[in-house]
Amino acid sequence: MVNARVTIRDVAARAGVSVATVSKVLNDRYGVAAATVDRVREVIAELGYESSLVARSLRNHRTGVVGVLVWDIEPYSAEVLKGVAHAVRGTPYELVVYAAGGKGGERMGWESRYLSRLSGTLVDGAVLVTPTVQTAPSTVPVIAVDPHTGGGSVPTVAADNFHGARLATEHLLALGHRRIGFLGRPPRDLESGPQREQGYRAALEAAGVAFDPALVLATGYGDTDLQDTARALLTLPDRPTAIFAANDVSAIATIDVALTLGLDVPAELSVVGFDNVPESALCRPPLTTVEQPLQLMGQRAAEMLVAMLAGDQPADLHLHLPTRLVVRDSTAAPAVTIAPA
Amino acid sequence: MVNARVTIRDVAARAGVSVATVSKVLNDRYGVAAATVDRVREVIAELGYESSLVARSLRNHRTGVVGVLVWDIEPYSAEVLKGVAHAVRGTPYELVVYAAGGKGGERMGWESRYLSRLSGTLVDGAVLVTPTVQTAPSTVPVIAVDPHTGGGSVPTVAADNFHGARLATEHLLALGHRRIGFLGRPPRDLESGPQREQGYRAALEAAGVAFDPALVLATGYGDTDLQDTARALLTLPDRPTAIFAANDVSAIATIDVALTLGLDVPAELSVVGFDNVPESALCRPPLTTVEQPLQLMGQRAAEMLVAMLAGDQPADLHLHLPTRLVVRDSTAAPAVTIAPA
DNA sequence: ATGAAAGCGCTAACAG
DNA sequence: CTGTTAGCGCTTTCAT
Repeated sequence: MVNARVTIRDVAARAGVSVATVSKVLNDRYGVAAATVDRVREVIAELGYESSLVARSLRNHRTGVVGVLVWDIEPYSAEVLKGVAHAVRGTPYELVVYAAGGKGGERMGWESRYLSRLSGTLVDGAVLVTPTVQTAPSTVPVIAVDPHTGGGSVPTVAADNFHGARLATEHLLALGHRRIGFLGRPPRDLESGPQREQGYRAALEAAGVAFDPALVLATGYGDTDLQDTARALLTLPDRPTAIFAANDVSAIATIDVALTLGLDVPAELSVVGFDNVPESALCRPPLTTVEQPLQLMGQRAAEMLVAMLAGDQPADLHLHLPTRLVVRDSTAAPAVTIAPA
Repeated sequence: MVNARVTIRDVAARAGVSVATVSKVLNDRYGVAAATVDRVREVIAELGYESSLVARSLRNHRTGVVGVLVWDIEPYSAEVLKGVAHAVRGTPYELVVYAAGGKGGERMGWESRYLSRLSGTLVDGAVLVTPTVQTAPSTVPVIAVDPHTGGGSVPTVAADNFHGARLATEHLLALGHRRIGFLGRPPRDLESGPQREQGYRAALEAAGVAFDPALVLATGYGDTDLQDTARALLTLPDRPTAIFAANDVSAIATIDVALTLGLDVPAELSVVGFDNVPESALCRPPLTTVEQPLQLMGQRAAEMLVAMLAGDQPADLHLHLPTRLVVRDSTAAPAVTIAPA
């Protein structure tokens, strides 16, 4: 802990001037004699003084810092962070990431509470990377990335879930699959869930394939939940020959279960997952995925934020970024024996 | 921007009490009538008040926040961040990542300046993920991850560069290579550079292979630098049959150049890289790498920091974490025709 | 049980 | 040119 922080007062005392004068030197305000400036600068160097960001923020209501609020730093948010950092790099802003890490209490709305703790005094605006944006309009500009709800009045950036899901389903249809299962997320969860299901249904409809509600199942997040749901789908009397999972983790669980059941992937079952993290590219039977542009989402969000800080209103309040289908070894044409009558 | 921040004074006024009383309620201090507590709580909820982290920090000199200072958020630091976040998750601390993003000025020592700006008032301690730790002893506990210099008195966490390099070189030797080039980094750069070279030399020596200075070249970071250096190595009269690059980017550049020169990898040239980012696992001819435990480094650093905040002195001031050789398709036994006499 | 007042480190009027 | 003064939002004695 050494000796306490060097403050502006220490500098002032040592230089034999008032704190006000030191402050002026610090901020390059004019109205200070050159000789004084020099002396103060010397003392600053000598003492290794640095102004406290916190004290300064408390006074100035601008901070020159953009914030990112994340629930935690894990593969998903880390990708978004990279994009945000990239966008911020070219601006005069600095970046602060605030990770609550579960300390926000479990109840929803932690992000607006935290936002309020930071805004005005630590950050000039913020990117929210947090599922549950239930935001009371904030006192600072805010952009939400991939929010739960449509995000009301808060500008958002998200992946084009509908189109991505459609792409995935079309791919399976093009391979000849007709009974395609949809493994969804818990109801009333992220907005992206229903969007993905709709993309799936739209593709079926466009191809003239009847929608079979029996082939649509939602799963919880627990490991056993995933497994059970996947198993339910695969042990159906007239089981699907392909499964589109709205989530890469469930896609991987599906493959696991399929192998357990003695089904070969992709020979007897094709699987596509909507990806959430780039790591899904590394899983064992390489998984065909719909890639979300995570970094780009962060980047665009930060760009919008910086523009808002400059006074611009974003043209599109809700940006949807294109997704891409990456075909890997978990999909193939269906085995003839399994095709329905 | 809506209406300005709700402050403790707004709450006090609305509840008809003094700010002092509100503060007491906020901090669960005793000495407030139950009825008053309730009323204040109601107003707080009604107004959606949240105390300002900044103002609070300015008063209390503890903040309950650990900081991570990074130069920028890119693949390398992002991995470390994941590890830090993981370690912090189980503690009462919250996490703030501060990314200077080039705004610190180019001169060395930016991190100590920033540290000083934050410490005592925004974070209780910090993990430094920044090459140039040239730290004047800080006023708060600090841990450096993979620092430039040995890190003097600052506790550090780093990969075991020496052993990793030795592993890589031994792998090449075991395949039968005898002329193994070493592609290093700029001199006087990261501490890890020389360590890796020493691991390389140690392996050669242990195998009784003479060290040939002509096979050791350092490169700058520019793209052309990399290419030129790799080419220099590969066009040597008696060229090496294998190259160990102290850095994954140079390893990839080496493969590029080799292909350009019409050399088949790995049939005619084996390449191993010391990895810096997990993405290197994805490059085209899959690269054999020495993996750094980036996440683990972050995790251990955070654990040490939290322990220090609790008053413990770390047992090991300089932690070296084991590295792992991951063999992929860029290495093979040397073609007989190339083996030296 | 409550509030007035001082002060954390800093900046921005305004006087001198 | 320089110093005095008054806060920013909050916590904490110390009176009342």
